Amino acid sequence: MTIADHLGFEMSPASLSVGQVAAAAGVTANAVRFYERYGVITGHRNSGNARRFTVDAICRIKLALAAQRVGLTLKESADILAGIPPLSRDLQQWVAAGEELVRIGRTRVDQLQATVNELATLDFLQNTRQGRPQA
Amino acid sequence: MTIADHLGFEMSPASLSVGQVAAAAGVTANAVRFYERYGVITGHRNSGNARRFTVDAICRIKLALAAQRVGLTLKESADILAGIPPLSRDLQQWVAAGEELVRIGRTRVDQLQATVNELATLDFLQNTRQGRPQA
DNA sequence: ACTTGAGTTCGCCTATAGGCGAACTTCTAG
DNA sequence: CTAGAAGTTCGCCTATAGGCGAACTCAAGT
Repeated sequence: MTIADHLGFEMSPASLSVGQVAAAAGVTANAVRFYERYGVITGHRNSGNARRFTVDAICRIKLALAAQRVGLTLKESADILAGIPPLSRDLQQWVAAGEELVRIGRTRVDQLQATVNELATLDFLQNTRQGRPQA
Repeated sequence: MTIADHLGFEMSPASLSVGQVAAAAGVTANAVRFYERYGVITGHRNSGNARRFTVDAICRIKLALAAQRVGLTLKESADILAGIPPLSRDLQQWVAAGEELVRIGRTRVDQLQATVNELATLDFLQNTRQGRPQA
């Protein structure tokens, strides 16, 4: 089973425009170009210099958006995505990336929880003593 | 009991310099001026145009830093702090602000947890179907 | 032929949270 | 008096994540 099958694609001939990718990923065309500049997605150009992407790009953007929600930057997402082969026939790599995201997310939750627990002591208001003031 | 007593201050005559506040709050003098511009703290000027703060400022900065750790912006901190009277004799207001922070933190934890749970389904990779591609 | 829509690049603008250097003033000490 | 430490304002720089308009190309439809 390919990732495309899994996602319900009728394998498109690797030629989605910026606008199509944008609409499918739920972002603006502007953002799509931005993502390309930052290496979240890669594409090629047609004869008229217009960007062309594969459905792969949509998945990558969605993964990056998901990553953003657990606090990753686009750069970090780009790094994770760099390890996933283009339009992989191997759904496992995408699932693995998703699971890494979940792991990271859980870690962030734990960290935030720890921070809150620490704050709950209100200690951050303490130890505010300092030297003699002056006129 | 005043907040100053609680925090162990020998009530200083309301005249800490930028540098003193910075050192006490664990930030740079630069940051202190920044916080003043953004209304996190307020101060007055001495005869030489130098900023003078009360110990109050240190508490406010510490609270803002704590707030940052649970995801609040400086503006949001400034808003919370705006509700606390200067060098209040009422420790309760500071404790209450701290508790509000903890509540907000817990909410953020819950939200993040929910996001992670949602991501765990890997659904964010689904529904990537879109219209017919073109050359 | 003309218009329209979608694409392109370029570069400036936003907000957030400061860092940093320049140039200048003020204060304090020796 | 003079040096140094610390203060001041101003403005540019950083990173992150884009928004937006200008000016232009390109392909398609009527």
